[in-house]
Amino acid sequence: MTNESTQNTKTRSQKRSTKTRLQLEKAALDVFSEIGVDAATVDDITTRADLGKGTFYRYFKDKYEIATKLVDDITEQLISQLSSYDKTPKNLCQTLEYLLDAHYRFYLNNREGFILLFQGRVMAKLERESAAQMEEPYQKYLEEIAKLVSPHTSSPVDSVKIRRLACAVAGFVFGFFSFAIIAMEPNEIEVSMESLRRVFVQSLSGFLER
Amino acid sequence: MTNESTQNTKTRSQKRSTKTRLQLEKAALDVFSEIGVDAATVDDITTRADLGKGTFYRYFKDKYEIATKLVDDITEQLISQLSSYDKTPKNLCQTLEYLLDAHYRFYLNNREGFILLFQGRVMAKLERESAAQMEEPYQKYLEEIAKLVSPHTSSPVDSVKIRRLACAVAGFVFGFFSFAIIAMEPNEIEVSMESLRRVFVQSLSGFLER
DNA sequence: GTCATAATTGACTATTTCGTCATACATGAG
DNA sequence: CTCATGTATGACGAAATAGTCAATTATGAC
Repeated sequence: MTNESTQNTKTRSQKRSTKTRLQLEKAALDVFSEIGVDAATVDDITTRADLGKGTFYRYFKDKYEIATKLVDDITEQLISQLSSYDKTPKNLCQTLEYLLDAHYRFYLNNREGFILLFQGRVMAKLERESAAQMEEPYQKYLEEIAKLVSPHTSSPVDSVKIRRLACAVAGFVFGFFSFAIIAMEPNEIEVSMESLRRVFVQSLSGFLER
Repeated sequence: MTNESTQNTKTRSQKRSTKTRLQLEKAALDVFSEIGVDAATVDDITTRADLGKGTFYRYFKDKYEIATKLVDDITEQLISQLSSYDKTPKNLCQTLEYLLDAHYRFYLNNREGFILLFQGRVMAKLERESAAQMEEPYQKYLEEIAKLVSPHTSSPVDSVKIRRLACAVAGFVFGFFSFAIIAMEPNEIEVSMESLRRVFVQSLSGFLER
């Protein structure tokens, strides 16, 4: 009889299995963020994870399946970073500042994830595809930004402006960091982000309330 | 005797050769911008160019050589777009506005190139590598931005601030467009860029003169 | 301990992509 | 036209990568 009363006591097999899966995901994240999803091979991943190749295929169909899983998870993390904050912001500026700050913290805590998201977004069928076909997690990410900001605009929500804001914020943050990690020292990034954030927030706020 | 007096009259062979090379470069740019450099195969390129596979290797060592050539050329174009403008800007705001405008025009005229640059930059050995090892064309690009702006700051040039500005501009522009081409219709991009540019310029100007 | 079941392995085959080269075609000078 | 030289081709063997599976090891119920 499989355990029913023993609430969350996992068998050793289950634990082993979970551990292996996590090992693979961690290794894949490292490899993907270092050389990119397309350049990475399954061998790269299993070698990094110190596991046999067959094990990989026990858990994932191919490298794109694990990449998708990672992107979904990481986006989820970013979104929850956005929605979980203690004090309710009082006004638009505070909201925007929080928004950028949340990205910054996410970047600090999860650099590999950040890079993977960034890669993935660019890779997503660019061009011609309509926004509707856009990959789901990014869609949700944009929606989350909209949700955060909309309560603080004075006039009734202007959906077009909100979309533009989301683009500007996401673009600025991703763009800034992607350049910053190439051109700046880690400590310099923090200071630069600090001062630019304030400036950027003010202009965005002006843009929304105009 | 090869032609000496006949200034730029190329032989038919030379013309054919040049045409082939251009065909390959055009095809490679299309393929790279669509599926990325890493995912692209030499067959993808030659098929797109409607040429035999052997022909590719007659002109390029491998796909990375042609990719590098393309990135260099396109960066050159972007830089010349930045430095070639008729009227000298009167002040910092005008300079910044011009800067963003130049990017916008470049993006409009050369979308595939824009995407390739963007991809390439991200792909460049991120992490740990020092800025000195950063790929040359991007280095030059950042320098060009600095050169444009520095004459218009009131106080003697603050090199750190200039670097931050360059990061912010490049980040904003690349980030904005990369998001915009996913989430917006082409005509919407223009309007959004228009209104955001003014706002962004003002805040950057404030950042520099503070 | 025994045994059935689950997890792992890496050698193996299949598939994809690379890069070459003998052959064919185009050019242009004589 | 003829021939030497430059250009283009795609079939082919080499190399890299994908994906499978029989054998091996770990787990856990008894």
